[in-house]
Amino acid sequence: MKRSFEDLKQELQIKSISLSHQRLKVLEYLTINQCHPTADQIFTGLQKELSTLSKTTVYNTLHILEEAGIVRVITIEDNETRYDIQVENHGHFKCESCGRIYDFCIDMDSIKFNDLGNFKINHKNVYFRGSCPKCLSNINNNK
Amino acid sequence: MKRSFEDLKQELQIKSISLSHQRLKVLEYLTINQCHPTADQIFTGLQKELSTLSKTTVYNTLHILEEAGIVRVITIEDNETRYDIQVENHGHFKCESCGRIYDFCIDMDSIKFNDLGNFKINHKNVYFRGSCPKCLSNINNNK
DNA sequence: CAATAATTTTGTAATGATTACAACATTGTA
DNA sequence: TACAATGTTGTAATCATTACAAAATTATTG
Repeated sequence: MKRSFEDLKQELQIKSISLSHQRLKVLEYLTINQCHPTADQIFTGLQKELSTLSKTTVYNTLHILEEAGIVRVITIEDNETRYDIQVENHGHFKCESCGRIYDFCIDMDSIKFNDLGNFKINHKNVYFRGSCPKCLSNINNNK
Repeated sequence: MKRSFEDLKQELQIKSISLSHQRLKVLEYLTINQCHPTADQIFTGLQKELSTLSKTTVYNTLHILEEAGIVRVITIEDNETRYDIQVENHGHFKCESCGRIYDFCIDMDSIKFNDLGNFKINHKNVYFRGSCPKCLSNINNNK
């Protein structure tokens, strides 16, 4: 189920998280820019319309939204923490040459594994690394 | 194939990476402590016998070993970069209450996914989060 | 409509991991 | 022994994130 901005607002109200102006803007940014932005990108992006916004607020809000299960934190590599509106059943692909991150569909239940008999699994994460089509064709063109 | 310390030394020589004292110690530490140590843990652990060791050397060495494909960098969460002697076909499980990281066997080829038709996949990573048996039994005991 | 309490936001300063860099030490080679 | 190449070290810089306290906003109560 893909959740709209309105759905998410409602979800926050149910969890009794107050919908302050700043929080709504961060949430809006995340629904529009589903490109795994960093905290800094969110901050910079919102500063245009919210000139008084502080970075601390962005971090606070992201933590609250994470706690509420509305955003997912992805830390692929390079200590660049990225934030993603929570969507089920998808993996991340990071292109090693351009750094872009792509979503892809995945069947988490298909993964065969052992050794976790008495473990309680809450989250499954999958990320691949490699080269994206754009970069692959660039390499070929530059030959 | 599980690689011994000797195998790894040979692998470095083949790649013409000189086996300095410090580098060998870092490598040795990683083969003995296969518990995904952080750079800081490696540094602190080696300081006992190598009192002049500098953190920069640890980082330098880890980067060289990573480049050579001998260690794998794992950044599960919390911006804590961890280093692991490269072993094929295993995933990582992070316990959300004690923070410990466990290895588990996984069949990477069993993962069913879409949308990556023209992508070149170099690495597949899987990590799960949840509660480990130790923490689960603690919760029950404290009831 | 105050008055007050509770919550949010903000800016600055602190923290902590990682990197840059230049001086120094070590090694290999001629 | 001399020299070049490589590796190591310590310090300072960088950058993301967090801590914290003051200011602003919102909600609640009489």
